[in-house]
Amino acid sequence: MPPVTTRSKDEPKLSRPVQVAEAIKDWVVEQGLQAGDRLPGEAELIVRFGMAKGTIREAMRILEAQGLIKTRTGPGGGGFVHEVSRQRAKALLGNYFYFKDLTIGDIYQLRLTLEPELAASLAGKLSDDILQQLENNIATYSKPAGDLEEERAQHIASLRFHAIMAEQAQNPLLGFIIDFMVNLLSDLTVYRRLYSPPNIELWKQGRDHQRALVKALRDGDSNLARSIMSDHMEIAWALMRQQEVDMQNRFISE
Amino acid sequence: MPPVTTRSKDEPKLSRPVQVAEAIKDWVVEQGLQAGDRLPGEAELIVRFGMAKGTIREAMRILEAQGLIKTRTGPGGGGFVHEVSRQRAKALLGNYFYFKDLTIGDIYQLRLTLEPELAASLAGKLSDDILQQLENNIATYSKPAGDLEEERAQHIASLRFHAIMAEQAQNPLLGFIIDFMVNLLSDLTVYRRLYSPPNIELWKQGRDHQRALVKALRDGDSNLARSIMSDHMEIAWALMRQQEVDMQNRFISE
DNA sequence: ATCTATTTGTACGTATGTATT
DNA sequence: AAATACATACGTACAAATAGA
Repeated sequence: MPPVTTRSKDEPKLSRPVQVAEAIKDWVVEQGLQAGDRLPGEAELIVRFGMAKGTIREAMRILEAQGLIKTRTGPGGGGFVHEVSRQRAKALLGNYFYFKDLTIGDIYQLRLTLEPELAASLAGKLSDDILQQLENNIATYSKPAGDLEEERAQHIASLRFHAIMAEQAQNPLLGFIIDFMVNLLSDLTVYRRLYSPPNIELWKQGRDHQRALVKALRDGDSNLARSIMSDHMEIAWALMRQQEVDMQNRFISE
Repeated sequence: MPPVTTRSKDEPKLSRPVQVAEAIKDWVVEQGLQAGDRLPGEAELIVRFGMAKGTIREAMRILEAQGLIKTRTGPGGGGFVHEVSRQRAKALLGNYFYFKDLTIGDIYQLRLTLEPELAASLAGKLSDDILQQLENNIATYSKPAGDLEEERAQHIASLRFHAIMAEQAQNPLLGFIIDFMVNLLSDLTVYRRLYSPPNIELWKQGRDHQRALVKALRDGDSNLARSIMSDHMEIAWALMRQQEVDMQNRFISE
């Protein structure tokens, strides 16, 4: 449970609700409240801070938007400390990169080193259930797709393979980042329609990599897992680059 | 400018303000509004959505908490689309990891591969100004510290070296993650008081690495930069591990 | 420098919705 | 089924900030 450097420096002046939200956050940390613990109700907060109902409510919304609390109505209801969900964290971080125009290359620069690292660290550590999930996932794209819609679905599914692995990471940081990159790629490739494998041989090679990878993971062969994933990433990147070129040619020819 | 998959699935029922916030977000994307553009005032939103003032305000606060808008009072004031700042993104992501208890090892597993990658990609790309900043930074810890407080300051400064580099990354994703990890380490090491170099030789070696690194960056020697940074990370990690052990011994002996 | 218009910010009272007992 | 406890939503009134005349 490391502390957080959330509070920044001397930005102009914070609005009341923001101040209250920060105060509540501090209070929670100070009290050592854990996820699930209830915090004071509106009425009490109103007197504690001497603020109007609306102000308190806005403060609660801020904390809620950050994923730090949930609120429930009814008796015994109120605000509850909540562990920020991975989904929420990914969405919030996605907002940051929305303005950044990332390229596929940027993402693969990281995937190229991080995914093999993850694969190596998971060798021999996955339950049969998870290994089965990975195999079931591969099964959904064992045959080349018939139409565009199916290609899109298969592309998303093949990315999902990596998300499943990411969720199993012992290292939360590594797991989160890979998971997040999978999301970025899903968005980017669907948005830019980069999901038609332009080279069926490469596509097959990628699928076979995943099969071999599951075997290496099951066998606990860490080095093999790393090396397969490394090859797999090279293939995946090569596929993406070809697709980008393809799309560009399509634009030019029209 | 990639799209965002912020909207999740069918979570129970969203409160009105959240719905309104989402609607406004969609509207902004739909209208193609850019950072700095003004969005409709409270009054107009009230009629547009047929909601009460308070509800609209809570929606605005949600967007503000996510770093997507800023609001100003006065004539011509209102809500303005705002590029999510890196600072804000780091804070929001920090909230996620607050509940995760990361280890120093988790962070170094990533630094070990990502920092060399960054170093290599920056070789020959930095302005004289930035190179100077890096050297000035090193100068602040050119001599071993006298007291604990100075050790703490030096430790933070030597981390700042990496933040400066991260800010220069061409790859926004790589830059952000390294920057974020530097923050995590600052928090963790200060919180756990892991800033006293237990081994003066290793400490000196680390400092010399940084000096050599700046030279390699200036000379545009990408491979050398990568390899120096790689060594530097190994040293840094070794230092941290020794300090963790030190702290543990201190606990045991007391 | 002062006033004025505009727009957000704060306060409060009341009514409605919702879940627990 | 009814009473209770709590959040949710609404509407109005007024305060504060800021740009422009």
